Amino acid sequence: MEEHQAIRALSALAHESRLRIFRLLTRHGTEGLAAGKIAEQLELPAATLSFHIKELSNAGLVLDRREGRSVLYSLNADGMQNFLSFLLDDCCGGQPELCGPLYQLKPKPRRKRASKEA
Amino acid sequence: MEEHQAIRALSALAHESRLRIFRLLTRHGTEGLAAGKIAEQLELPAATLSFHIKELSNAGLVLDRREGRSVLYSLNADGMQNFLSFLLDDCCGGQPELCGPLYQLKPKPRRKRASKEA
DNA sequence: TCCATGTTTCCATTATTATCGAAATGTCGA
DNA sequence: TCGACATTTCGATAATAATGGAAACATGGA
Repeated sequence: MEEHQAIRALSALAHESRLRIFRLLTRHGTEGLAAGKIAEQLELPAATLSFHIKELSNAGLVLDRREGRSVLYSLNADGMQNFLSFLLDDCCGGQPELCGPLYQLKPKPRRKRASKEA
Repeated sequence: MEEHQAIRALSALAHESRLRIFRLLTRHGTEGLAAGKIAEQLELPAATLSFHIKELSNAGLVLDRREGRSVLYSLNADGMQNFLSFLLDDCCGGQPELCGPLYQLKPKPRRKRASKEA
């Protein structure tokens, strides 16, 4: 994951509504949750929800799929791992003591996919 | 770490210059680096550097100390750990598979300090 | 085809954040 | 105390992000 994409992910999560969306999706696995349900639970107007979830989507943190009239959103495990790896590489690579108990797991090198990178 | 503080940390890192400051500090341990040196290395005007580094400081991610005429900045290990814990709690707590190899380390509960929480 | 339902796009408005020169503040040495 | 140096604050301006109603688009059922 390159810097630019990491910044998108950080920005995406750096907003109250979006962090809530993220946390909500965290509890709904690969099945995910319909846009309408998310909007309902978080009491957001449809247009606002749509705007924010697109932000998360562009950042590579959520996936969407249509199912009937609904669009279901779920977390993107690959995206999350890339993002977390990026952060941890910096912290634990440069100053392992920053990561405390997270230290042990950092030997894993950042993986590179064939071409999919946007 | 509560949501509000986590959002500050995410916002703080979600900016090209600030992410670079962070990464630079990562390579300078507890000794840290003077404001002027950071500005020089990143080619930022002093006022701009000062603005951004305050953002990181408010987010609890960096520490500052004066030494002679200089102000030295370094990463705040406590702040980083709280921040990373917050993120990992959500991901690995809700959907462990998101964290992949990071999974193992999550049994650790979020620690709570006596009163320092802002 | 027509309608109800679910979602997204458009777009105007408002709010927040970034930029950086100039002035102010703090520190040291002479 | 003065002057050089290091950094921060001020303040005006520019750039970017958020909000949400209304209109457009997509889907499925009758």
